[in-house]
Amino acid sequence: MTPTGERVRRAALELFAERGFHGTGIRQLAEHAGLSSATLYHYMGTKEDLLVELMRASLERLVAAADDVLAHHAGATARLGALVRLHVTSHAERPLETRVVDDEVHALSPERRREVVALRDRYEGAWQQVIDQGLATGAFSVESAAVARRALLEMCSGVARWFDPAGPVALPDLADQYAVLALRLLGADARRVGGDTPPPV
Amino acid sequence: MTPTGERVRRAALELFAERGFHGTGIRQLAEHAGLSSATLYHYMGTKEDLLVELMRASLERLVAAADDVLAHHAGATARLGALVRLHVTSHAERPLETRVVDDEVHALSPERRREVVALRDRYEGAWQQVIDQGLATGAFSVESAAVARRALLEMCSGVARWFDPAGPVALPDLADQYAVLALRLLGADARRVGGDTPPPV
Amino acid sequence: MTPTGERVRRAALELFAERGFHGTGIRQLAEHAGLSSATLYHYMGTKEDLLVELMRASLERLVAAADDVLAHHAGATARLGALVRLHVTSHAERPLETRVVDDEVHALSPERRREVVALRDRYEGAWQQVIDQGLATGAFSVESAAVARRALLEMCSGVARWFDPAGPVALPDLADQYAVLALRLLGADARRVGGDTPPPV
Amino acid sequence: MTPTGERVRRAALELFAERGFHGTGIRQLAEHAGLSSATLYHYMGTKEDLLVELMRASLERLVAAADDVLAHHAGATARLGALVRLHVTSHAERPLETRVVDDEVHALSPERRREVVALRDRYEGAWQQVIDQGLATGAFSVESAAVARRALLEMCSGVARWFDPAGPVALPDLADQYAVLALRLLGADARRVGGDTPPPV
DNA sequence: AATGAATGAGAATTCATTCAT
DNA sequence: AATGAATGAATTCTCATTCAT
Repeated sequence: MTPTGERVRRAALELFAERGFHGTGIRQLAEHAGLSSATLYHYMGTKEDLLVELMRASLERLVAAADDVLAHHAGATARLGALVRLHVTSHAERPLETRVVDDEVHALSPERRREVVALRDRYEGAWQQVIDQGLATGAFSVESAAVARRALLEMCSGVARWFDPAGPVALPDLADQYAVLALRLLGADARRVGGDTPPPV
Repeated sequence: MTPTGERVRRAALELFAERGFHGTGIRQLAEHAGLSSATLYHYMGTKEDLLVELMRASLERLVAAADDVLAHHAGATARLGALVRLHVTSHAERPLETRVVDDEVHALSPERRREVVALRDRYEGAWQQVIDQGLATGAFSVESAAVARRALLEMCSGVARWFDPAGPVALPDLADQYAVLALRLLGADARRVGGDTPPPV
Repeated sequence: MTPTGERVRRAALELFAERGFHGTGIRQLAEHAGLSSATLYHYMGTKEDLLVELMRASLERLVAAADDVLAHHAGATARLGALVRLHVTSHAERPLETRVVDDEVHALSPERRREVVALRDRYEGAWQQVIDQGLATGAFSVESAAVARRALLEMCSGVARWFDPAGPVALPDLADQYAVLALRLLGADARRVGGDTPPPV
Repeated sequence: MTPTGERVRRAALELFAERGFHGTGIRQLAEHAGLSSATLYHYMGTKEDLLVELMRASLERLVAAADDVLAHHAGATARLGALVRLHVTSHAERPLETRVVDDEVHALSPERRREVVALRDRYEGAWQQVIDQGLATGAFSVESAAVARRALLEMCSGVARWFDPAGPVALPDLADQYAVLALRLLGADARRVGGDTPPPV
């Protein structure tokens, strides 16, 4: 990716996140990137192509990281805690791209949407799998795994809307807090975040 | 409100929720309402006026209901459970208007946004107040009340995005499940939803 | 003319004079008259009909007054002075309708324009006739009667653009001043305003 | 200024002068300029911007020329004659732009109007100054300098409405005639156009 | 690599006018 | 006499995109 191409993507990220895809014009994009609108088309396909690229990049990173979590942790509690930390950290550190992914799916044409939703489903599948595992082992206890998954994801994604790195809560702390909240929500013993082994008697 | 005016608002609700404010054109709106685009303007001010009306109506209803909850329940646990049931039920029963309120604030001009955000803040203030109460009485235990409030609201709002009244979970059940999840998240003893009195020894 | 009809014409006069015919909307007209735009059409034909009525009324009054001047004065100097006083007084007392007549002819369709221009030409014909008379008798001396006529009319019409009845100059004084200016311009002896008889030796 | 930009301004001049600002649509403008209405916006800001540009260009030229007159002539009679010739010549040679300046000020928004009126006032200030000078030296004699200034300007501006370069009167002749009329109107000895020195006894 | 020029389609909104009540 | 409802056509202006240079 050329530096200019990177600038274009950065500008798109900022504007799509702030005003939405339909609320952002090509000319605003060009101005924000410091280019003419014609030059913009050297570095992108259509406006929708650009959106898809941003979403795909963000989701692919997330999917890979989730796979990594599964590869490096075994127990449901540890895995879930790691997933929460990953998700919260991602959304706090990259609020622009996560908001675009979370909020602009409706702007995609059906074909493109399918592609993006498939990626998102892969990512959420990891969560589902861990929750199912925890329920099977008795580590978690919730009525509906699907409801819990959705509740957890929405709750953690919200961080992208308000986290302020200059604010009172440091990001690692926040990620830990969310891990505790999540495990409580799942009916897990939050003290046993490190693994699924029983607590000392 | 005339029946035609009602039709206009209904059409706006459906399209704004599905495609977003900027993704919805006046002509689509008119067609969806079964009117010419000129006639539309008999029943609304600007497109933004229409959006604000929808948002205000939804938020005012929610604020009034939250005030009602506070008026009819005393303990933090009971209040929190009632707020969760209110929020979840509202979002499940009126997914269109709640999604518009939750997703389209960014489309408002600064002046209009202030007005809407003030209403939303009033509503969220009720949640904050109840969480603070629970922390003071020892009914809840979380590190940060603000983090918990945000986590809870995001988690409950998500219902508007996926709840299907024809699906496997009945709405009252769902509301109960969410109340349990919420109280767990807050570190409350979820069995004691009815009050803040200590459990039997 | 009904009182309401009069109100409509008054409103049209004020708005056409201030914003011009094309700059005035039917709805503004209705609001200014205190009626609904549909009711307006009870008291008028089309918007252009309304404009033509206003113009015709104004011009017919002026034409009649000019005929009257010719009927009651004989000498070119007396007649010219009287025409100037008539024109200046009309434009100062009825600035709205005179400005509409002077400025909005271009807004008329060709057919309507012919009608209005014919009236205006009749009025200006009186001026032309008097100037010709003065040149024939030697009372006036200008190179071109047509140039003088135009210069005089433009000069006197301007009064409608700035005369303030509450200002420092009283209208009769102003009319006299203009008569003096006009006769000077025509090379007449302005002291002999009362008639064409030679001054006392 | 690009040639196309020049074409746009020319088209605007012709249509604004003929039909007025509000009577001229963007599409008519585009068609008249031989462009699509979207392309038009490559060469202008808003329609009002275009109007202001035309007015400003015209008035700035006139102001500069008036300053030049004052710089090159000393006596009130000579100056006034030169101002009249300048004004008449300008209005005869550039009837479109002068009519737009004279007739469309009312179409400007308050802010833009202030700017244009300030320029116009500067120009008229030159006339006022010369008339005051002539009154002070005794070269002119009128009751009110302000009335005379207005009468003169209106009278001379009218030329833009009827002068025909193919007509019977040549422009230099016309300008001279107007200078004579103007000086007569001011009570000056029109034979002494060249200066303020007394005539030979 | 970069851009000024160009445009058909579409944006939101207002237009003058009609008509049933 | 009065008006709310209705609309096709028009308004000004912006859209995303292409292309010759």
